[in-house]
Amino acid sequence: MTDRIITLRGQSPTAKTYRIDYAGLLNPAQLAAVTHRDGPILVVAGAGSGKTRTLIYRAARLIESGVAPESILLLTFTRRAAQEMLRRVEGLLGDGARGIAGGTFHSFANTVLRRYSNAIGIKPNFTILDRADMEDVINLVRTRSGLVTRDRRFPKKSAIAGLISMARNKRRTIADEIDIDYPHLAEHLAELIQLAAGYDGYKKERGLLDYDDLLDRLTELLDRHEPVRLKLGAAYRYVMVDEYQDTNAVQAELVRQLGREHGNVMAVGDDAQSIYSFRGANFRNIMDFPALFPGARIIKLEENYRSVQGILNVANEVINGAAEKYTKALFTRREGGVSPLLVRAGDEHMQSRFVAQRILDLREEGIELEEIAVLFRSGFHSFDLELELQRCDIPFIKRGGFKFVETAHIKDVLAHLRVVANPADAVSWLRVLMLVPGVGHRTAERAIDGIVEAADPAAAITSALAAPGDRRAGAASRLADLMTALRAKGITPARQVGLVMEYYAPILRDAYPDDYPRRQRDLDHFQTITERYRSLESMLTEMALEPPADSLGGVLATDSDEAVLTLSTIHSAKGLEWRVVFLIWVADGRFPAPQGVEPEEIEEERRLMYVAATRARDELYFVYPIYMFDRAVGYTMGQPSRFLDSLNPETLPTAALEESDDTSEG
DNA sequence: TACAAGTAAGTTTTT
DNA sequence: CTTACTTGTA
Repeated sequence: MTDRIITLRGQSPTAKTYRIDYAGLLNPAQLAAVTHRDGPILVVAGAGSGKTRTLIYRAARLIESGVAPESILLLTFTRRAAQEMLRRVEGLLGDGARGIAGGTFHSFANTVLRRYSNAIGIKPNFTILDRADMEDVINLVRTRSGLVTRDRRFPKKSAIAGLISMARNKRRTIADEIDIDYPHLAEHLAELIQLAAGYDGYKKERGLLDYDDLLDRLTELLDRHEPVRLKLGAAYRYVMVDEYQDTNAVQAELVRQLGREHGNVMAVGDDAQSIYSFRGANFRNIMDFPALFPGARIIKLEENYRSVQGILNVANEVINGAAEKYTKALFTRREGGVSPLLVRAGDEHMQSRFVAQRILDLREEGIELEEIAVLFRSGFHSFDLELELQRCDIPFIKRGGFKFVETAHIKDVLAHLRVVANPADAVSWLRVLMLVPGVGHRTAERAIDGIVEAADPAAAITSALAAPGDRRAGAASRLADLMTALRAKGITPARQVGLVMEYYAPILRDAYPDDYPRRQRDLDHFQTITERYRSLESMLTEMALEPPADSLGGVLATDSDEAVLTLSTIHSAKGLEWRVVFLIWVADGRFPAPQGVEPEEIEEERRLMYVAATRARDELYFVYPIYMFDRAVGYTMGQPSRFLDSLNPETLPTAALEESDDTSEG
């Protein structure tokens, strides 16, 4: 009799065994990326090539190798992507995966900055400005400094905000940025420089940080305070960055700083899917990764597991029409399926009817609404379709485009809460005060300084606006009472929202006599959402960094388990996939969007169409209307998008719609 | 002087 | 639909 052999695990690296059969579950390229342990690595991953899968298995592999989950940092572009990833790692490893740090660049920056705020002289209770807030501040600074109000040609606040933000994302001075990207604003150079400086000063003074500040100040913190950098480097031994092609110069620098001590940085991305240059991203960044981390290993994932060959052919032919050649060629082993189709509709409404009808048929065929998406270039492209879907009782959720937290009524409510969290937030005070009947910007601006300085804002409001005999006394004292109530100890954020809504309801009715019920419904849903927050600060931060963006029938959506169709801008659909995808408004003048004229902008639109096509697994429909309405020129004849010009007719067959003679059919 | 109401023009994509 | 400027009113 021979003895049984019992293996002792975990003593030597060679004897290491893993619960997960990595070699059996991954292809050789994925396996190479997943088992890569130390040192920089760049994974160039084509659409549908298992990019997310690779990230998840790498995280699992690290943890199984003894790396503590807390020392893994996963940076993604959306919180949704981060959560999805953490969920899937937990699916693999169970509780062993708990504790992985992750989030967007901005939310990570927020967390670190609040902890180390004193090191770079910012207040820990800083307020985050979203784009609309930024524009409000710019306007305020502009009027205060007496800068150009008469000149009609002076750029609007949104253009100024775009300029300032772009300069910072590309790490340029205002002068350089105007020179390179905004030459038409050159005549206002001096004022714009002054305005940008005023804007910066104002934020510093008031404890305000905009999106760009979050990244910039974190970079500054890491740059100037070596102990902090070393601490973070030690805390996060393994850094993984998703969608690296959409990073800009600031984010690339941040990644470099975070990985400086250990070099354990994995960047994953696809240069052909770079669609955020308007935010300062440059798809060439991904090719510069080896320059950032010399000696970086490069792995390409080129096998597509998502789409059938017919869909991949469309995607490949679209991207092959690009002036710039990208780094990979996708292939798949998924043969068969239905051929993609280019559908020509008479007008926009026929386009909508076709999509709705086909979706109903798909449901008959057993395809759930959850497995279907309708994608489009711009948020407003789906308006007509939304009406048609409602008519057909097809439930849907819309992502992207319009944002609820940027609507006036939600911003109004939030402003009342923001002044509680940060009494120095003068822009929010301005908004709050101007809502008081009888108070305009003049009165508000005069009252602000006193209120900001005051230990008790309620008393300051009373003394500024509610003098005896003042016609605004009643309204002002209601505001003062509200402020006192909001500052009560132990009050929950949801209760605070409730108090503000009580105060705000009559103002809402007054300001929007035509559609206040709809806005009121929004606010009710908004209050439901706020139930889950424990602190006002965390709520306000999340509203700025990850605002609720989904809408149901034009109203803010709350979490629901109902199976629904997805409508989405292509930008918001990134990284996601569906069995069936419709792409509507595939017409020149809509896609590419008419605003882009530079060759580089057109190239990005082409990549955008590539992203759209590669979202589909089994069926793909491109739809466009012949009769298009344009406000500028009236009705015009629609042409298919120019990106389809070079396509082989066999790759994308066409179909036309006709009305049924039989009135009993659609 | 300051507020409110009314008019005319421009409207991509997101943290 | 929102922004920015113009006109009307207290």
